[in-house]
Amino acid sequence: MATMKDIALRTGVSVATVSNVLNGKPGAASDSKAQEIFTIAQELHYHPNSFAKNLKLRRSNSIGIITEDLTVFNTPEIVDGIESYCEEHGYEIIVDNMRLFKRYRNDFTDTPQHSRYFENALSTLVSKQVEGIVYVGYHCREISFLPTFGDIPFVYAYCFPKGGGFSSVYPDDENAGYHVGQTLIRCGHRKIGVIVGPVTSIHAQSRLCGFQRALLENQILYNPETTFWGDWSRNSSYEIAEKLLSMDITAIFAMNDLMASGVYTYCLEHNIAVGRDISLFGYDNRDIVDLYSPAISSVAPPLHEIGRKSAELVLRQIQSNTLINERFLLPCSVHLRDSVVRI
Amino acid sequence: MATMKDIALRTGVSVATVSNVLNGKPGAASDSKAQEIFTIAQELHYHPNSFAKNLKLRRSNSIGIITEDLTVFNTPEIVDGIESYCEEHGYEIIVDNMRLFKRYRNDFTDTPQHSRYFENALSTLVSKQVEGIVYVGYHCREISFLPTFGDIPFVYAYCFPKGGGFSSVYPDDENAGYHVGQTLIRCGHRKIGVIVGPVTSIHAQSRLCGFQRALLENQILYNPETTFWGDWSRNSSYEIAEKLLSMDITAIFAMNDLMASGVYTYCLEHNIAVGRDISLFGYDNRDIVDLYSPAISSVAPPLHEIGRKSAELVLRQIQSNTLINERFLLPCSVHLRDSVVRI
DNA sequence: CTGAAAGCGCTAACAG
DNA sequence: CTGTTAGCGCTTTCAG
Repeated sequence: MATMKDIALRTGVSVATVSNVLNGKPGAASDSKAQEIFTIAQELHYHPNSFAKNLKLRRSNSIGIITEDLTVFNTPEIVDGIESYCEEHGYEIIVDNMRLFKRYRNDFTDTPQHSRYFENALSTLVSKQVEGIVYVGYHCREISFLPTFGDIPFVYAYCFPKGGGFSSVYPDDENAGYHVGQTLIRCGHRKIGVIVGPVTSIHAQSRLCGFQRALLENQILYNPETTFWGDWSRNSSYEIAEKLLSMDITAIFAMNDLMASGVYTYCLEHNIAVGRDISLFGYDNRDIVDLYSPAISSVAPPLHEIGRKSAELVLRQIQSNTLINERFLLPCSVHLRDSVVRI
Repeated sequence: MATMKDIALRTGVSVATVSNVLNGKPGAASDSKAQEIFTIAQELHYHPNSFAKNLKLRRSNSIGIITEDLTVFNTPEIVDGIESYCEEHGYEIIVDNMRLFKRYRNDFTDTPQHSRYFENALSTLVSKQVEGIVYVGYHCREISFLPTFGDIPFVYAYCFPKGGGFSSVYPDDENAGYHVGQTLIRCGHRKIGVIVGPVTSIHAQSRLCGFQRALLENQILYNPETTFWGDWSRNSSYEIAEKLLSMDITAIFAMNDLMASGVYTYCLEHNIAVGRDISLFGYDNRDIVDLYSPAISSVAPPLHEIGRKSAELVLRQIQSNTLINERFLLPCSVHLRDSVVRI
């Protein structure tokens, strides 16, 4: 690796001059000398040593991202959002992927045993002198992994911290549930079956809550009998579909696309036309919504925006040199497709 | 940020001793002194400054990853593979995501204009003193982004370099196509419709080639009339399905799952039972294969393994201090599901 | 067992 | 316009 010293030697100037020229300081050297320095730098494939530079400057111009698992569908999009915001603001990102899902599948309730991955990630990033950190969860839940020292901006994306001592950014599930309710009601539906997620899920609870609010506002009584608790899986909703479709309902709101697809499959197998005999809403707006015809209506969580907002929060804390502790609920977008009919 | 100097001051020893103790050098200090040093380090939330450390040691123990786009479905899994291998071998990874797909959608033929993202990524990583680099493409094609200096191990994952001057690792499409052919033939199929990708795709060409080989080996004549060139999209295959299904065939091999789903949709709408009236094979083994009932048979490219192999290649080059230039074709796995019937 | 000293590659005064 | 100097935080002889 060529260094400034090499360039200085070759051009007969001091490292200081090389540094000044390469960093574009005006009037650091005569035009011809400057030109020569650039040429030699090129020739030698000079690349500044970021370790030396950052050490000297005592700042990294970077923020860290701790992901629970990069291979879970929501995570790359959130990271992308963080990245796009940082790029616009001259910051770099350093990703530390804990690979929790890969290692433990869904079984990683935040036990001390698992938390060493968090501690490692945190140490690594702090050692790399990141000026702030975004923690990207793979689903909305309370995270007990907390930074062990309080002096670095820390933001939770798509999840929230236990105790609430830090900022967090996540989708506004309640309002999304409300909008799904409103949309279905506006299409004339009054008797709507619901396939919720597990009772333990705040996601699911919030969506249900918003959905009930929409019913109430329209003087429609919520019917617990047509509400079933699934486990996010296709299988669970397939079974529930059988029960629901024997009841007196005109629409089904399944709280993720996977469960919506389970309903869809049931309908296909029983000659029930989705988008005619029954209306269907999913959630997450994953690529699978387009795989059926008619396509499944769904709710898109603002993943990219969650990333951007988290980054904004971190950078704001860095720039203002104050810690912020707020929760941000970002609006989801409702995508109405032909799986829903007006009746 | 606390430094070793702070710890030295507080414990009344020199930085050298602190360094030795913290790095576990045997006999660097008396037990009691060492204990004290650890305690104070803890108290001060000491984290080694990686810039200083790496600068001094003149190595980073890390490899870089340049991704074309982290949000494209194959990429996180490949990155995960690289990461898992590196973790096992004490190396860190630094990801630089060019966000090409985000910026340009599919329109990023490697023009000079786009190549500045590559140059940037390369510079950034080299500045960060990575000891090797993996380039992760988002689909198999010839990449004209080449490192501008030849002294760093560079491996192309899920793509291959123009001119072939560097190692690459990608799925063995030809053999996968062959196995799909074999599998269908073994199930008694003789007249098999094919929905290829675009003629320009090496992916598609290789798969077709392997498929034809399987036919030949079984003395079955390949029928170009039942072969159609799609564009990877659902729409294209939906239209092709109409033509194919009016022909005398018993099975369809669509060269990605998306196109298989287009066929599936056509079948559903026309009361043709997949897995009974017609057999169906897809490719990629994405999560969508399970969304239909019966599920779509498909071919899984070895994404994780491609990542691991690429990492292995880079680390081997680093350790041996020699550049390797080989191509590795990794076997895909064929997943036979109920979309295929034995006839 | 402990410390002094040198230096990794770079930047930022400051002096000439 | 150009160079000298000091020092960022750390590791590593080498000497005591």
